[in-house]
Amino acid sequence: MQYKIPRGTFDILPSDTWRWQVVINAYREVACAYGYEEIVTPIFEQVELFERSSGENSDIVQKEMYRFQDKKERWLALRPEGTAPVVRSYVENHLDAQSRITRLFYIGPMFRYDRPQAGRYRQFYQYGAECIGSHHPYFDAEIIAMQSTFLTKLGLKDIILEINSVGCPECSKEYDQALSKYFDQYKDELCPDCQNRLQTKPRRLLDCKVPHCKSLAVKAPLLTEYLDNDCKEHFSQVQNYLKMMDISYQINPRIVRGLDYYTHTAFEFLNMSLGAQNAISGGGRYDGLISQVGGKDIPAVGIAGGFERLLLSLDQEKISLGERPTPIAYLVLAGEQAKELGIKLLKDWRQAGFAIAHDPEKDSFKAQLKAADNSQARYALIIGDDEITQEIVTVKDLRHGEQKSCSIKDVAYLLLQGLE
RNA sequence: GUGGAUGUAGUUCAAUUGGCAGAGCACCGGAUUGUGGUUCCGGGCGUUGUGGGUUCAAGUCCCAUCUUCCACCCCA
Repeated sequence: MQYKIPRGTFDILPSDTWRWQVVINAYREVACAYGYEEIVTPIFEQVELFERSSGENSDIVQKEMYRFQDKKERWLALRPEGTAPVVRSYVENHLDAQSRITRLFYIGPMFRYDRPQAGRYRQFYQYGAECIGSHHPYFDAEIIAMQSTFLTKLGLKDIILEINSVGCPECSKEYDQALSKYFDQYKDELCPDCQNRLQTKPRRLLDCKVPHCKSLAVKAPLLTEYLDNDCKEHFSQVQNYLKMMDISYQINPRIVRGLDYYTHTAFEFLNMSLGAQNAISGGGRYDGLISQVGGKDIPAVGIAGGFERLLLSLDQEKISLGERPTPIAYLVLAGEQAKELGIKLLKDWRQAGFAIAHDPEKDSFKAQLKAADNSQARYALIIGDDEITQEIVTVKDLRHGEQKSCSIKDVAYLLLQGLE
């Protein structure tokens, strides 16, 4: 029986893991610079947490969540997103009592049952950040700035930032009614999907891709016209801060968030060269969420992004992340005595932190050097009868071929300094 | 969930109207038993994704199924 990886999942192989490390480390660094600290939460949570936060009618909850019952028949779900668990932990551990503003970030796998496609998987890896504790527009801008710094640091250029305000629940409600009213007059012209959306989420009509729906959407009322004064003021303040930070953006009144908990600012970072799955990160403010899941009435703003699409973008823009790490040296052993001493030295060197490759199954000198070449090691450390009698090691630079004798205790020094 | 493509050696790809399943790269071994990268020589019985069917004969035709990809949908 040949076992196969489950649909929509993928292995990250050694040829690629280092690239993931680079990107993940870069994110940790940027988050740290902005004062965010890492939080790790479980991969599964109570189903209700997601139902309550994302919204019972959201697609995520309705059809994409992996649910299961444990032996005590508790309903659990593999987390489909990261914000709800972080907020749950924040409330449960009373993090609000420790400081007024709590800055958190996370990295880890998320799960959604969806039809796989490039840049879309059933188990995918997300990073995200949440700034909890203030309604101040500065924090909206800060979290956007952090993402911008991250993408810039990786070297991505083909990125667009789109922002919008989805208002507070009050103006939001008013707007939805206006929108329904507008589209209702064209009810029969809408595509089946949109007829559905008209009932459940009128805002989704705004980004339908069917040409006729699109043309109807052009004249639809915009949320910006329905924002109350506070919401308008907040949105313009966010923009001011973005300008102060020299971050360019476009306002896209059609940005809609898929999850119910968003209020005020909503934004997306897009890479236009990516095809349909082109949103590499997105987020927004969620002032009502914390109280919704049982905490105090504390405002917050957050962002989440996917590593798969990020790596696709890097490929697309041909941005190198460096090179796959290779051993610094390969140990070549000839003769019984050398083998005995060599194995001991190998362990010592490795213990000292040097990445040294060796293969005891390669017998001939030639095969060992060939393996050394193949391993991409910088040096070959050669020990044979000659070296044993003189108590030395021959160090050969595999790039140029020059070699040098050196006493056993100086090998480590030579590996650090080079042959010169 | 909907529509359309795809699947042959580790990998990239070949295989005329159905007629013995092949090549480049990679990999392994060798070319006077302590010197690799170049060169030369040698090395592949692969459940042609899987299961059925048609046929004397199926990688090739038919059906089913799975995977991946593209778009929709959704989302980060």
